[in-house]
Amino acid sequence: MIRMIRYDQKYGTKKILKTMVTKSDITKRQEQLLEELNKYEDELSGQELHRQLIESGKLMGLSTVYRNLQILIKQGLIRSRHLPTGEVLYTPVDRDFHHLTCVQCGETSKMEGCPIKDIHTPKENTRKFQLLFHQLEYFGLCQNCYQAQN
Amino acid sequence: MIRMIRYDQKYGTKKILKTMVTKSDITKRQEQLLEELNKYEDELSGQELHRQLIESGKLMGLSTVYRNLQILIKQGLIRSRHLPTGEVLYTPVDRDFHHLTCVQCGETSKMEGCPIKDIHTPKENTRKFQLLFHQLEYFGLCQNCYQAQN
DNA sequence: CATCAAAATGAAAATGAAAATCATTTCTGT
DNA sequence: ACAGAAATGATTTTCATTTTCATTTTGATG
Repeated sequence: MIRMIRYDQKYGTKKILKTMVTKSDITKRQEQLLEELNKYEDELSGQELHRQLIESGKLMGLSTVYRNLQILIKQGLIRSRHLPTGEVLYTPVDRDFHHLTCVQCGETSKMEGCPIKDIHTPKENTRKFQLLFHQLEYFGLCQNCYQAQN
Repeated sequence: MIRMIRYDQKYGTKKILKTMVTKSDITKRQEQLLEELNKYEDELSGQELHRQLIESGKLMGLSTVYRNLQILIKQGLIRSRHLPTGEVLYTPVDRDFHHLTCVQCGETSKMEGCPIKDIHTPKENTRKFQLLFHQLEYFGLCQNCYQAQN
């Protein structure tokens, strides 16, 4: 569609202004955030991301970082997960890995690939749900902690 | 094994004191927490749990609630998950359900059963990892939010 | 039963990431 | 250039969770 759209990100509403050239739904800030996240192999927390952006010369306030991370999640471009400590880490959605997390020491190790890639959400649910991404996490004891406990 | 063990929960170390009758690894407080969590079909946050315990006449300080929730997780008896808001919810591990969470409004709906029940952790990983539980979460847009956006 | 040390508790204070506020700046279309 | 809308960011606020530490409880031993 070739339309001029005003997109109210706060409320998620759209208003068609004119039929013209399509504009990307992504703003400059959001592009910078994505770009920065893509630079690192690991996930970044909001705070880390903010720090890195500044070091890269992309000046941006902390509130802007958090605000736009939320928008990117809602657009299905990034995903987040919580460490046992409560920290939230962000990654581009297209990265295909999940985690093993030790409930004792909190250490997280990456698992390449996704064991449920081919499994679909139960149909009854998908009918009513526009799937953006999923998250799988295994919790247990890492070797160190398991040994320390016995 | 029939032993008298002193278990330092803080550091996870054990000391054999005497060979006698085995004691359950679970304390009275921990039993109360589990009991209370089992009373509700839904998951509870730390705060909610604390409130409910008091209403049930099981007086307990907030710090004790949090402390023992952590211990129960480490013992593999309960599991926790984070809502997009950051709240942490706790459930007994044996409950077999996962979630669909809307990234727009944050609403969470339960999915009975687990799509990955029969899939195992990749062998390379399990070798070094004592699996306690896993968590699977789908994120996307619920019907309401999906419609509101279009 | 008395004693002693280790562990557990809870009231209160501290923490810190994320959210909210709001004055200011930037955009967009006319 | 102008006007209204949206976005920004410095700052403040929030609030669940953690930490601290003095007190209580527990459990083994003589």
